[in-house]
Amino acid sequence: MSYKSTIKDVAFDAGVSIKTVSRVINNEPAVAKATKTLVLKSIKKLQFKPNKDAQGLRSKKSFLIGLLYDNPNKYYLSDVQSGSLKACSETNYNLVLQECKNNSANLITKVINFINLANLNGVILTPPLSDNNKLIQAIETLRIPISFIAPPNKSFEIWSSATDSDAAYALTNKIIAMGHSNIAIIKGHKDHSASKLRYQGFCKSLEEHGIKLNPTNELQGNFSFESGYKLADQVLKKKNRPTAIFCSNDSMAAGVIKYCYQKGISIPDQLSVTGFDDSMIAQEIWPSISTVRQPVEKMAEHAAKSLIAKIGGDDSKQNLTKTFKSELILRESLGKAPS
Amino acid sequence: MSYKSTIKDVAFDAGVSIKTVSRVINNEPAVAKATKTLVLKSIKKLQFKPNKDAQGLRSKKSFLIGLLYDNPNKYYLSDVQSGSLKACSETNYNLVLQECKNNSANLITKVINFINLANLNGVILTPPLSDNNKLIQAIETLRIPISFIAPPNKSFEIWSSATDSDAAYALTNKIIAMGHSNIAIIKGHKDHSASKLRYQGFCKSLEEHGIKLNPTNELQGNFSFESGYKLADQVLKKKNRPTAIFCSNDSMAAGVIKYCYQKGISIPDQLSVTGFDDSMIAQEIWPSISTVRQPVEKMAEHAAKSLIAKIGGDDSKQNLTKTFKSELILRESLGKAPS
DNA sequence: CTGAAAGCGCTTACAG
DNA sequence: CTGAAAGCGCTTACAG
Repeated sequence: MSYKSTIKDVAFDAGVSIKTVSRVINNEPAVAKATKTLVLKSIKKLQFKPNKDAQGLRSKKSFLIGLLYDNPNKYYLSDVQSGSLKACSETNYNLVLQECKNNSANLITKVINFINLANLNGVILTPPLSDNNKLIQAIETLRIPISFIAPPNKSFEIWSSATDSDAAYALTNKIIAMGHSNIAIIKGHKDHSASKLRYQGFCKSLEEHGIKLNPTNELQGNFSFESGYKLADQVLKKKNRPTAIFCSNDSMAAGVIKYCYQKGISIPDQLSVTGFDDSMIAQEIWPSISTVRQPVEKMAEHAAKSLIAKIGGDDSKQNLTKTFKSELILRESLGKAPS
Repeated sequence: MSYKSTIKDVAFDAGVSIKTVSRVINNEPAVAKATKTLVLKSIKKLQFKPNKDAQGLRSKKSFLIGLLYDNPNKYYLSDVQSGSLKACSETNYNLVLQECKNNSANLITKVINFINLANLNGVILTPPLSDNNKLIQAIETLRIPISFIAPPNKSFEIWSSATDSDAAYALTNKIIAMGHSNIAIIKGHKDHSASKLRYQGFCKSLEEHGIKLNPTNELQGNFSFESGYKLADQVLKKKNRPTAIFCSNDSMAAGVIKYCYQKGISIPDQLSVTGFDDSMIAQEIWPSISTVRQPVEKMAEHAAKSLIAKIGGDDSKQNLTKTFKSELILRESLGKAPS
């Protein structure tokens, strides 16, 4: 590897002290303009990059933020990552990953150890970890900022949120507009706050249209393909079976679709199905799934950016909380109610 | 945050010098057993974790390895990550991610800058980056080890490889055993060496069975759903259309399946389709796709483990190269040839 | 088998 | 607006 220049080299080249170079690196105000220009020139000339370990050792900062997740959906994760990475690449910070099992007994120990060992300066929490109060409290004792990818919560300082309830409401309105009134819902995993919000939006739409939700049309899924398949079997065997099923994510919708193929139920002619998340399968399956797309990558970018701003103490220009609008994606799986 | 103990605290508690503690931390051999026990006890008692920045600053190591990828497939990426993370979590190392565009003009500059800035001690390269010779050469000038997730290559010291050719061969044998002889292939993205290997395995099987590949049955895809759909249109419109299509990945197989639905071609009765990768869609689509599963997570774990061993100079006990067997997954999309 | 000293490349705390 | 000194928590290089 080519020789790496240090702060000393720059100081010598610019004819100033290392402290002045340090001031320039850290954008401290008390530097004469001419001096700054001089130093900047030397930095460029010598291709100087501050050594992070040295900076970290002295200043107690690691310039590392953690992304904690319980692999909810690989597409979701990938988008969260891309967004976080994008925010990091504009700064000095790096992203470190940790997969966690939300329900494992040693979750908290493991997370705390990880944060301490890697000396993380802040963490991003994704669902369902962002709904796990015990975990949150444990991390808070470490006195590092937490950025939540989660519904708005006024007891949190930093969050990036989607509009799950509103989107579910809008999608359900669409279903009803197609003439459906006997509508079932397959709810999402109980540990995810998004499940509840999607359910609420769904119910709100029904209520406003004067449609009563039949209790046998309310099904508890867990976001898995298998749960969608199994619950389809349960609800479609009923005498007065629904003409539309609102699935709380795309995998469960895919499960319903598979069941229908096997039983010869034609989609959307005999049954309409909707999903949520706009994961890849929603596009690649046939019939393609009507669903909701959330700007996950943008949300994650905001989450990382806010976290870094907070760590740097420079959070004046950055809104630490933001809600991101969702988009309805209408595809083949939603059609008119059979007459 | 609770007080963090340092090497000094441990030394004082154990009644030895900090150098001896350092020896214990780093598993250096020249320590008396009794001393070691004593120190280990103090370490545990004080919950001492060595400060990485200090270690890094002095030893010039960052304990950071990079995972470079050109988001080929989100599922693939997620598995690679999980495996790498697993290997890291057993060590002092952390994983840092970087998404790269294999075809972007400034790829090399970007990667080199990233490695230097983050002070990475080694990198893992995934396809198609692991097939990009210019990039590889540029990284080599940095004198850090590279771990390849790629086909065996004797000019590389560290690699983790799948058996793309063998698996494609076995899958094609299976197709032929079902009575097919008019078989088309949709090839993968040209920049991926796996595409060529899968094609080779396919051809080898055909040859051994005395089947000649009709040139119009050889189609150039790019791993995308859209390319599968488009090429299905091209090849299935032919007069003497194939009874089976070997798709070089699952997304392209999904594209073929969608086309068939729309044209009323029944799978597998009128057409058999196979995929590659066993991505989630292979399971969740209907008909589910016969495909090849590669132990991507295990491969990535090996890749990271080998890289870390190499960095630590302790690569004696670790095989730096390994080939991982694939598994045939037979599902609904492959059936007997129509008579 | 063990330790005292020096120093990695920065930032902190202080002085002027 | 600028700098000299000290020190972060380790490992290196050396000595015994």
